[in-house]
Amino acid sequence: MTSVEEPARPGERIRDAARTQAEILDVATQEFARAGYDGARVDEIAARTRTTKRMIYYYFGGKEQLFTAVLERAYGVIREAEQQLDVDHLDPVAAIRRLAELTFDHHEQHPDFIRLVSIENIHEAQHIAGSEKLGKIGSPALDVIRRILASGRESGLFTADVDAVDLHAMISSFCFFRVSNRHTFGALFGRDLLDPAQRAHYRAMLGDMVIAYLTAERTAD
Amino acid sequence: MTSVEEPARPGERIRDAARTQAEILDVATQEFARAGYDGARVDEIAARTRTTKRMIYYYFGGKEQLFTAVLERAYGVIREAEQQLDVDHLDPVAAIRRLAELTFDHHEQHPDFIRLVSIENIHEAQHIAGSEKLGKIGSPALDVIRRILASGRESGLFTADVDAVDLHAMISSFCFFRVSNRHTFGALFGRDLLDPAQRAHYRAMLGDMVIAYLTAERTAD
DNA sequence: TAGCTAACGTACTGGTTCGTACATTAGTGA
DNA sequence: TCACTAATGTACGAACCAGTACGTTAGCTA
Repeated sequence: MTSVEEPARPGERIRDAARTQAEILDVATQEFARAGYDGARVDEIAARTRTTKRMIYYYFGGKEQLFTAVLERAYGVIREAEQQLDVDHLDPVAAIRRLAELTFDHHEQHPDFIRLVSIENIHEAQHIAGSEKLGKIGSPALDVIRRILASGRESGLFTADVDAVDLHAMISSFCFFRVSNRHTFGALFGRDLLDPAQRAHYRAMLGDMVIAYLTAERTAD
Repeated sequence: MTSVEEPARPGERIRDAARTQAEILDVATQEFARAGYDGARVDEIAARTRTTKRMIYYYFGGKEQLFTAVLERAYGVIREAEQQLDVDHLDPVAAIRRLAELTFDHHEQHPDFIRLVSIENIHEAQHIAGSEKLGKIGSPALDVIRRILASGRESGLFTADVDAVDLHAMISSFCFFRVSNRHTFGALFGRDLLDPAQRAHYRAMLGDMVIAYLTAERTAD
């Protein structure tokens, strides 16, 4: 998620609008993910940037719009990752398992994104609703799921009546919960869902669950 | 979750410590669930109570402790509901399905609780960690799952190596996600996971998924 | 019924925090 | 090279908000 790594080399030009904006977004992402929308401090974001608070308002207008911009970029990263999905060469069962594993990996690798989405849900997705970009972002993963499901149905491997959005919800719920509820789950049940030693176990469990669901004979709906 | 409904009948006695505390907890639950920890306003909680802000500090000490008290009571409600679980008379498959459905129903009926848990996760479960009550609350549901799994294993219906906590995580993740991520999911995919018309569909889907997982032949671990 | 204490109310404060008015400089195009 | 604008910095204000000092009263008990 980090877009700015270059140290400010002294001789270099000082004014760089694009870099300043990217740096603000980087720090804002961390700060909002850390503390939530209301817990985040604009002054804190500014302090951890090479620029000042004035620039945040200059480029983004305000805290609310900054949070929306953070969300837009975070969802953009997801969409890009999903566009890299390439499972069409696999048979349907392997393809679905692979897709589930990539979702699993991606959620694990982007805990800040998970936190931002949780925070946005607390605010009833009002920033997404107010964003032009996010309204029509779509989901490449959904198209992939549709293709796999269709081919799995054709070959008679999968149950016929499974919907792509539903399957996406099923996969996401497990991957999301594992990260989002890590702390309360760990405190209450004494088990760290992100324990590296358990990672392969949960990754296989997710795949097994999805495949079992898709290949089981269904009772009457 | 609401403990106080009686309108303040004018002739009645004015001082009632227990009622005042319960009323503060009721309103605080709503306010914290509405706006998150940092978004919640102590003044707002006081205003929507028949008492004043002074009483919040008198009884609870501060905003942080009030939130902890809210969490303690909310988890207490869950625990009580779980203690009512009675599925031992069912065969293992029906029992697991019933347990999943009851979890599904309970999550749907307590969106405020889901929001509080999401909020607590943003704060890395620090209030649970600091609470004597919540540390050792346990989970009656886990014992039920353990019993069902054991009997299902004995009769050869279930896969042998499934852990109770893992199964609880699987069921909870779907039920929790459906409520916690309703807004972002709806905004991005145009589907309301809480649409009453879809309720039976998702309820059955959860049961089918869990049963399929438990009764499928497992690939090598 | 006197007095004692738990329960409650009012009014305020000190620090915090979003946002902005005003000043300044870098870089660019004529 | 000169002026113009995008980009940046400083200092401040006004509102908000958690928490408290101080005062009051209800209801119980001796």
